[in-house]
Amino acid sequence: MPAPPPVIDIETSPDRKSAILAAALAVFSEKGIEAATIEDVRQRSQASVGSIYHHFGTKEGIAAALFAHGIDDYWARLIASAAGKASAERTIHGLIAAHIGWIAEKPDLARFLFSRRQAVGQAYDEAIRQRTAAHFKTLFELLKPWFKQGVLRRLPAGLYAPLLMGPAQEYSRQWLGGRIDIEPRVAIRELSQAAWRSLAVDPDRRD
Amino acid sequence: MPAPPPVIDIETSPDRKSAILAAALAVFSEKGIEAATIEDVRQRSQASVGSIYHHFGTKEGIAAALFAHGIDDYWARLIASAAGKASAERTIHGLIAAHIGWIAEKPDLARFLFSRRQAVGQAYDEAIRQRTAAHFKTLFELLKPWFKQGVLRRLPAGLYAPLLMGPAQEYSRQWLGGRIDIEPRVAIRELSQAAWRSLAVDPDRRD
Amino acid sequence: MPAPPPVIDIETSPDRKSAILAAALAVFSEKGIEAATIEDVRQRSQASVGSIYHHFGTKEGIAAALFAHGIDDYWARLIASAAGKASAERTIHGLIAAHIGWIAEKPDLARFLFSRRQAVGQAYDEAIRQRTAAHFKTLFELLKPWFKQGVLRRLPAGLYAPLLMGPAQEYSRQWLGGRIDIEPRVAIRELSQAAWRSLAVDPDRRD
Amino acid sequence: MPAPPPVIDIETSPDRKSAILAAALAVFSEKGIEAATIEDVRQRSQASVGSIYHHFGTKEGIAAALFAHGIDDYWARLIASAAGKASAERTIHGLIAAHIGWIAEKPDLARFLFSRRQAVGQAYDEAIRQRTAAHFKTLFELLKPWFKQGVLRRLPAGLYAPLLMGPAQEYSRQWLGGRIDIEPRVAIRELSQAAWRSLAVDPDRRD
DNA sequence: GATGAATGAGCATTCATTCAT
DNA sequence: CATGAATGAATGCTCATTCAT
Repeated sequence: MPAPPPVIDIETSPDRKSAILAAALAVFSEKGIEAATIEDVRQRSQASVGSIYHHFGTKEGIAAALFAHGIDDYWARLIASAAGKASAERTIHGLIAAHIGWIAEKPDLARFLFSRRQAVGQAYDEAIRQRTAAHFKTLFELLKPWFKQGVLRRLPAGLYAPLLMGPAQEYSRQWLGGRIDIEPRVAIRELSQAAWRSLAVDPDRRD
Repeated sequence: MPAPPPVIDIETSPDRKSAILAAALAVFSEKGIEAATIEDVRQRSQASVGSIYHHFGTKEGIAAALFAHGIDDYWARLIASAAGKASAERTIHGLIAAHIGWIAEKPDLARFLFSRRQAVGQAYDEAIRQRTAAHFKTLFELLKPWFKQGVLRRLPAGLYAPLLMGPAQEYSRQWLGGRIDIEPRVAIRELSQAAWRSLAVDPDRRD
Repeated sequence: MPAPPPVIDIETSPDRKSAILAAALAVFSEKGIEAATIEDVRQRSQASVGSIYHHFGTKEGIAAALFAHGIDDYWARLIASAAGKASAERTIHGLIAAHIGWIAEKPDLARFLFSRRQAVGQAYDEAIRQRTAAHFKTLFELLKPWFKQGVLRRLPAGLYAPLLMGPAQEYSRQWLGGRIDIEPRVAIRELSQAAWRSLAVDPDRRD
Repeated sequence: MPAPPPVIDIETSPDRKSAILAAALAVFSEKGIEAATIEDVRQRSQASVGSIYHHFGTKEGIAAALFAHGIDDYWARLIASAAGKASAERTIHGLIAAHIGWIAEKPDLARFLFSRRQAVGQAYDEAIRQRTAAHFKTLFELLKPWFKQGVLRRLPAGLYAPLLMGPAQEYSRQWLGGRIDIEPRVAIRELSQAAWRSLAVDPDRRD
């Protein structure tokens, strides 16, 4: 007769830490970091205050952990979708689709990530900026060939991000705030076409 | 014998109220609405707590006053710059220029306006949304002729704002946060060209 | 007909601030600064937390205010009792009497003053040390003539305080802690005689 | 065949307990008992929280153990130095020398011992008092002969401790706090002479 | 004996807001 | 209108202690 399967305490074991993170994400997304209280997180996560502080040290610490995870997750998606495309147009389309798709899939994380950074604490700010810069550079490398081939326009470097992602970003903010009713699927189509038109040297040539 | 001219208390009167608003704007812009305290405003404005409450009732009240003023000021500029242009391209250029120009001129107000609305209080939120919508509609009327003439592309209505202003908005956020070093003048040129390309039916035709 | 005497609001007016100080003194003396809570002070003083913080800023701030007052009060008494005595012996007697007398009269303040300074906060520490040093110097000036006349022994400067006040201090600590039952009056007599014997060049010569 | 020698885990065993005590002493001496945290002790001792509690039960328990050890060590030194001296003067000198010498040798323990007892917990207080009283009585027995012989003055019993040890105690407090720069060696000489003068019936007679 | 995650009561402090003068 | 003392609910965080492994 086989031993009974070990009783798994689904309440506590499988990661207090991530339960806290999940709860914090929900709460932060709902009310904003500053307005969210540790008590909110505690109730939602079923953890004790002490436990929360044991793992994260500060409210800011929770936010920072969430931020790091969110940034990496978001950029991994962006970069994956841009890599290995056969044409510049498809690459651009992939980026817009990845951005909007990611936001639609993980609205809480998106809301948290794209709201205020001020509240995460300036200490973490620099780290975040560097992380973002590194990710952006990786992405930029993927686009480089198309610049060299004269398919994409040359612009002051700092303007690529606004041009490429600005519309999608603006759409996303409105969509996350419930202030727009256009479906992600539609937005992706239109916005990536527009991005292509504004970035391509010759938008009508498709190779 | 004529009544003596009213004694004007140059110290307090000439504008306690606007002194408070100015102080609040500075503080809100620096630390965000939530993190800013009435005490901060008091120190900067040289007014007393009581006086602040006399004029604005609540912290939210100050923010709301500032918001209303900011929105109207911003949109007035946008609409003025869009009105009476001879061509669609110039209209679009005017809008981008107005947006970026305004932000460069009033960075504090811009920072305040374009950060979180969450914190102003949901009560005011609806009012703000309606105000914005009304302004936007006015602007849209100005563009209508170009749509009818087939100069500008037809898109789902909700996407015009992201397409038109998204890049400028994204640029502005970065510029306000000191995360980009491209000059407003340059940004205006490039971004308005890009906006034109993405919105015009035939970007190369200029009339 | 004389104006009616102003109504004195004995509850609030006559000095919230000193009510708080008095309460804090009692509480600090009873449980020590660290163990005492703001809540204790609040209950005893009938003030609100906010009011306490409005006046003192920090728990440490209350302790510092109390400390400054205590030190000055104590030293004023010491110096007054040492001034203008006709002989060295009487001067010394006056000092011991003043020390023990003060402690017997204001045991709470004494307990507070002579317990731990660590807890007042290192920021204030230096200020306290300087204040004490200044007072001590004043006192020392009063004793100078007797040194010059060869009535009092010459010793390394730092040892006068221990020799003069050490026994009284030790007695006081025990008395304040309820660990000794000898009356202040008796202690003063014996300890000042002993101090005289240990400091006088010729204890039997009285002039 | 003899049992193999027990494996001694030189890392942990040989004295977790005393490592904890040593760490606690350092920490208590530095910040005071109340301000010191178990976490401080844990870091310094390289032990785990659980281990600390396993050995001492409570924070108070650590303090009590340290206290008991300190008191016994201190008094053993005092009594050893007072025993078997040939004259009253030498006995008194021995006591002062022992007190100051001990403090100079074990400043941490001294700081801990002579600071606040309040914080050790009233439960232990009585025990400590009794222990001290017993030690003091032992010491007193050693001095008795000199009282009977009329070499030392008769005083109210409670005043012997202040007179004998008060100056040394005061000196010690200042020395431990870094507030005096006179060397222990010098202090011993001067303070024991003074003690002799204040306690001897005829200070000039030396036998 | 050792470990460290978990607990939760307790605390100092902040801050929007009120109100008597 | 102005002033600033007073209020007290709310919050982030600490820390001694417990306990399953």
